[in-house]
Amino acid sequence: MGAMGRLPTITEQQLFQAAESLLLEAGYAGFHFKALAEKLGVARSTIYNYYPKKEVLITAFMVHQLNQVVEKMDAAAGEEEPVRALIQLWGRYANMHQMLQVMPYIDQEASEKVKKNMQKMFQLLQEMREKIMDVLAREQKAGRVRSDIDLKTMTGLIMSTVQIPVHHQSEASWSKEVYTLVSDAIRA
Amino acid sequence: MGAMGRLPTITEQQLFQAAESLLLEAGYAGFHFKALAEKLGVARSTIYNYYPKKEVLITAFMVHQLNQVVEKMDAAAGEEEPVRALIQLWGRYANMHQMLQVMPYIDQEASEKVKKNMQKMFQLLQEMREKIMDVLAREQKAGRVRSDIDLKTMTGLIMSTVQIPVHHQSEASWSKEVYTLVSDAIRA
Amino acid sequence: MGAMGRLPTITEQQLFQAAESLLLEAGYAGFHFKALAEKLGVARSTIYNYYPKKEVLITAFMVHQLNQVVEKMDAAAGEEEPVRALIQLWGRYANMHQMLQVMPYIDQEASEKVKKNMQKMFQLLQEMREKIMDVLAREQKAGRVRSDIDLKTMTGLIMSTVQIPVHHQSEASWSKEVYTLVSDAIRA
Amino acid sequence: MGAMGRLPTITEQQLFQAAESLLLEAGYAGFHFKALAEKLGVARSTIYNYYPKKEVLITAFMVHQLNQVVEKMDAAAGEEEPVRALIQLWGRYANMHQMLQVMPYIDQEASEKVKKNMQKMFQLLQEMREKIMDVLAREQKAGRVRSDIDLKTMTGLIMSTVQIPVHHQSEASWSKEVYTLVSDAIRA
DNA sequence: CATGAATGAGGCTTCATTCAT
DNA sequence: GATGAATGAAGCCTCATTCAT
Repeated sequence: MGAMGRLPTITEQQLFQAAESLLLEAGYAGFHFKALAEKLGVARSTIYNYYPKKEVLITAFMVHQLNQVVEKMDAAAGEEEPVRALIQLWGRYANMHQMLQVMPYIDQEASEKVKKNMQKMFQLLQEMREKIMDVLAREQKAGRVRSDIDLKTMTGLIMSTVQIPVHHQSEASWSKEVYTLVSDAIRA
Repeated sequence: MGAMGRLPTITEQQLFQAAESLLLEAGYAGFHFKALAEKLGVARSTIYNYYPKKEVLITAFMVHQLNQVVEKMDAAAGEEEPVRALIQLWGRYANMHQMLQVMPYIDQEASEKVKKNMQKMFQLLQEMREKIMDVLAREQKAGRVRSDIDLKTMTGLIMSTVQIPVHHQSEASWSKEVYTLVSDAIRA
Repeated sequence: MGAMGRLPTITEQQLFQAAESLLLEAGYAGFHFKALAEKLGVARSTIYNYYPKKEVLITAFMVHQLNQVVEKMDAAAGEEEPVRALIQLWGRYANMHQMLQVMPYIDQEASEKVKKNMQKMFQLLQEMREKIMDVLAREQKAGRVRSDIDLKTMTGLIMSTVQIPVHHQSEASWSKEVYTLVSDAIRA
Repeated sequence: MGAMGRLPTITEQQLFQAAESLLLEAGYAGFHFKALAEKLGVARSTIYNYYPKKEVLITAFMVHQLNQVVEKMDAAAGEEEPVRALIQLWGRYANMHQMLQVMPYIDQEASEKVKKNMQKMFQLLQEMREKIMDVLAREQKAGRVRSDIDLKTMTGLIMSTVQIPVHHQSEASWSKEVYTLVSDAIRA
């Protein structure tokens, strides 16, 4: 009654994909291995063969996501109009920010590995922030960005725009409008 | 016409205050009546005499908070420089936004009361959004706010600034700088 | 907001009446002082001024009920056709039997008083049984009741008829038909 | 195609058996998974792997029991002296009736499954009643059962005899005596 | 490895009962 | 006495995690 062989080896790909959609659907509180296993079509205990602890899985997944974004930021920072490129990037990763919200709820003490992953995450976030700040500093030096406001505040503004809801318009027009606003805000 | 039963040991004030700090410390996942009771120095079951369900308490508390903010927004909207006043308000209620993040995790089906509270919250949030939009529209008509950008996007920008971290500076300088940026962004 | 004086002194009458209806509605499992207090329109704690324990109240009430029935049985036993009279009595006290069902669930150890009440109940039930048996014995001696069957079994039959549902007919026709059956069953 | 996970330590048989004895000992009010688990020598939570709610287990068990009885009734109804056979059946399932007493205390709203099980139970009880009525009707047509009494009342009498206590005698003599009484009651 | 079963820890709730006014 | 508030004990239930196959 039901499948009985055990072919369905799962890949990290599938795991992370399932984790993402579950995290977005249910948030941290609703993120259970039970639901995850169902999404993947495997037994709950199978997941333990890959990740020994819920927190390890979640944080590993987040590190993975952040890594991806940071990589793309490097490309964006090198473009002609880096601020525009960054905001476009934000439009594409709107979910990510939502996911990061769960960070404060994760029990760091769950295991060594968790602690390491969390540190890595903070480091990556810091890196993101710095990349933005670097871009702004560069643009400031070139006279294209104002100097009367703390760089940190402007960085905060840019990072916060990720929160502006996308859904009343297309992603493209969202980033176009938001960029217009931001560039006027920070222009020298 | 005097008191007749035992005198209450905790006030709703205290309850809401404890709820707020717990919610901020621990997030929704870590919000237990157990922890709350400890914070208040009463038995867990005592809280059930006031609120029959965790969700009811949390949502009631949030409605309370939102109500307060909405009230203050009315005053802010009537001031000389309403946008500045609004952003100052944001600075003072930075926590609130963080609290609202937990909304998606609340089980609406927990009870009728919860559903009602949630509806009230959505309504209040909508009201907030509209108050901002009204201010912007008024300023636009007076020629002080640009017309080439969707009002909704600008509203989104203002609401999102609540996310810009306050803690690397004083609240006053935070709101001053943020206001400078925002006003340059939306100026006609 | 709500009555505030404390006039509503309650009588044992009212208490027992409320207890009966609650017991029938909700059974022992659903018999809570909370519900009882609501029925009576007093505070929960008020009941404790009369009965110090749930079990004491329930058992006291049952003793009261049983006493009433036993009294009426004496009258019935003295009538022309005592078996018919008894069965008519049964029809009128159909509820009582339902109430007795809860006896096994009562925690005898709850208090001394409870133990005493329970003993009294058993004694009264025994008395009932004996009264029926006496009647049957008397009738047997008079040649109106068969002697090939153990008196206890016939007594059991009569006591069990209380279970035959009344609601598909009137109480009067119920007792008439049941009496016909019983009298044919036990006739000499 | 062999077993793959751990082998179950308890069978449904054992579960139902334990449930029965607990239900009889403690009644509905005293029926806890805690006590049940102790009886079975497993952890409380283990039972939740089989039945997600107390009410589901109890009702599932009762359906099971009723099914068994109904099946046996078919055999009994086909015998030479069906009424005698039925009453013998009663003797063997004396407990069942006691168990059915708890029905009114079950919270139907506990879950969909509970509701379904309850409906099934009512249906089975109805079926039982009808099988008896059919037998009586058949016997009536054959002139062996009286026609001056409503079939329903006689059916009620037979069903109620289950209440006559067995313990002052052997089961065999119980059913013999009871049958004598009943057959005389209903004889044409 | 994959699985299904078992478990323990921890949070949720509901009363009976006690307190203080 | 009557009350409303506070409490503790007890049962419910849900996972994350571990075990045995």
